[in-house]
Amino acid sequence: MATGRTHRPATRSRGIPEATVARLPLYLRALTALSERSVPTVSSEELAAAAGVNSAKLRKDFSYLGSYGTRGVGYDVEYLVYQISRELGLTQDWPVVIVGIGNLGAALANYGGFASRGFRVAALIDADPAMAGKPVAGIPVQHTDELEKIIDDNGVSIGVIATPAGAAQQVCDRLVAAGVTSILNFAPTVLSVPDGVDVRKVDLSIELQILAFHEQRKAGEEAAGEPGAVPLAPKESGKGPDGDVPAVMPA
Amino acid sequence: MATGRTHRPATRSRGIPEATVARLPLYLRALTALSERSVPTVSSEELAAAAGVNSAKLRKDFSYLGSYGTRGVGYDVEYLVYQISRELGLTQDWPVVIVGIGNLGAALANYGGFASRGFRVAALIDADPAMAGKPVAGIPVQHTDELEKIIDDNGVSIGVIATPAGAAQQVCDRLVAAGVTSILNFAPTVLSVPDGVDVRKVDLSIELQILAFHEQRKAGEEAAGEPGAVPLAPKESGKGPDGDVPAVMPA
DNA sequence: CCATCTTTGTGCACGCGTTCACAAAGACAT
DNA sequence: ATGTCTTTGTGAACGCGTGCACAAAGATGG
Repeated sequence: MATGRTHRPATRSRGIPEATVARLPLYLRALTALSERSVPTVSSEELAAAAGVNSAKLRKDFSYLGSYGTRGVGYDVEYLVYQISRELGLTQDWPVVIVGIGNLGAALANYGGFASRGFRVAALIDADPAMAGKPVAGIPVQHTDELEKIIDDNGVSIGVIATPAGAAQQVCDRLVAAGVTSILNFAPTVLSVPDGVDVRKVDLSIELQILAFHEQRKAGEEAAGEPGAVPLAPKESGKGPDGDVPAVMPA
Repeated sequence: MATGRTHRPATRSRGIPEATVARLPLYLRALTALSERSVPTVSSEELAAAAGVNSAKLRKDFSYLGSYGTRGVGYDVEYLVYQISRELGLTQDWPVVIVGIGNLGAALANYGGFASRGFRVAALIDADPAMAGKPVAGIPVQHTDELEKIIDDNGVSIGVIATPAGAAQQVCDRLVAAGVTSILNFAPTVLSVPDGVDVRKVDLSIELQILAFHEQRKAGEEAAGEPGAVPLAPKESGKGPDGDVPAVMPA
């Protein structure tokens, strides 16, 4: 079992709180939409509504970046787009590799949201020799054997894992060994990585389970789960719907 | 523009903190794996390691569910699997519809993690008439016109939106009107929904942007973004890598 | 039945994130 | 210039989540 660092102290990078960083892409998206409509300025109130957050939170978030607004007027859309892009590092080009070109991998390869924000799919990699050479989203799939070379040649530092759970850790290890320092993991596994490597995990099943939890709550305790299963079953009570919290987390 | 409730007070459902709910699926996965290996009991330490969390946190999380452990021994795997499943509402069957059968929708339809946890893909829906009848993952795609009927006939309360951004709000409105009260949104849009409807958002592009932020940080301020773009540029300083926080959020 | 050893369950303190509420800053009209 | 009006930027309070550290609970062996 490959044991390694997994937790993260959630150290604040620079002065920008992590929670803020996680919202910046949200603001950026809203701002980009405004920019395309040639809207010159927005108030924190308007932008907050568009991004689906509280305006006070938005202002505080922006305050971490600097004083980019004009009192009595609002924020200059173009300027803010640039500032946030720069802060997020989107003014540069990020070559990305996607490993595991199954349904999900193919979907990711075809996903338009990447290219539009400075991400470039440098290569698609799959362990199935039959896939090799076959173009997906206009990019020929390469075999896993080439992984290290691809990473090296393209200076890839961000890898996306869309393999089955069983292969994920192994792929992860190879990516890291080859120099990748950021991983977006779609496989339902906890990845162990050395310090200095960031892992973000997206788990579809988990998201649904969280929804199910709230759904069950909303349905009330009418039929409170089918009985006659396991004995013992202390505690049971209360109610009250709603509530939400993320399920995508570090490491 | 369909305006509606978007925020959520993050009210604590019952006594279980949202952060805990978000981790339960994680524990469940680890426990299921142990169960398959016929491991009878686990200590909080072992399970925490398997789930990638702190053992104290895990114990506190479980304490919200009840006192299901035995001091000096640990937790009974089977029993805990059942308790968590029940708490998450996975002991019942959740019919789910997926709207938008593009690459991503197809990937979701094929995703095995659903069926294994009480979720059943009741129908696949797409706006393209050419898709109608075509089987994806063994399920024939149905046209959007049938949406309301499908929701109603199958008693669907959870919907997955995998359409392009432009269609998302419209689809969302129809799902909600038809009776869906939980939505998993993959479209890069902020959805407006009435009170009582839960929305969880998964945004691939956002995840990558957050990684890019940290990556940029790790790369140091060597080449601190290409200059010569926008004027003005107050503040600039510090450094320090690492840090992580989720980007999947309510509404 | 008692001693010892393991592991849970939790009281407590700390820090991050959110929100309120308002003073400061600037635009704009007169 | 001066006053009014709008909107930002932030100080401060609060609440949630995390992690420490330990007492209580039970298993196990003699």
